[in-house]
Amino acid sequence: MRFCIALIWKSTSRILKMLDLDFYQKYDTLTLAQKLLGCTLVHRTKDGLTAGKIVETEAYLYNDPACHAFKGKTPRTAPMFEAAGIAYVYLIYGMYECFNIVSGEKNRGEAVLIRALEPREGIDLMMERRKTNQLRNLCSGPAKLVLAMGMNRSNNFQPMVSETLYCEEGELNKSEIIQTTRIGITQAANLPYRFYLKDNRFVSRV
DNA sequence: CTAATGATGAACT
DNA sequence: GTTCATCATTAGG
Repeated sequence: MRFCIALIWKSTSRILKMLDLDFYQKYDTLTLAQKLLGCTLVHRTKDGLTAGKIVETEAYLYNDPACHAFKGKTPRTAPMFEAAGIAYVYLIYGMYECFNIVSGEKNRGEAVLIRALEPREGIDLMMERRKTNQLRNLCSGPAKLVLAMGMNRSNNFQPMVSETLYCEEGELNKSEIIQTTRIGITQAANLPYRFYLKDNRFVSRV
């Protein structure tokens, strides 16, 4: 496994193992959805840095009716057809946004939805943004974590190797991964493309 | 359980 | 251009 070492500066400087583009591009989407579990998502805004361990993901594949890109490229789904490793953020139900990482072969239209994080850094800022002080309620859902992390549709197309948006290497025992069906979809509802960390309190549901 | 809330895309004229 | 069903959700009761 190859990682690039990036120097990231905050009030005190530190060295992080940032996942590079190769990480997002070398796995198929179902594998990447599992490899991302345990990694830490980091976002930096003018208000500060927030970070959380990825504990729940879903895979959306090109030949999968539940995938936004299933019927082909449209203005909304254009990011999904780029090379893997950029963000796809879209509006859902008129009021919430969801964050995906584009995956798979270029021009196929696949992505991994990030569904839940275990808060790690910037928890006060997350609480302020989410208007709650309940740790477990901060990032336990795709729209919740987007709010807590201070992300929005302006992050659409943003490479996951930016100064302000990236993932850090994680460590994970494969036996800790639970595989189930995805949440909130009607098409292809039987496909087992959801993954989460066993016994983790921060998943959106068990 | 259900309302809130609006963009998206497809199917029409 | 207009209409309309759909929607990878959440908070509140």
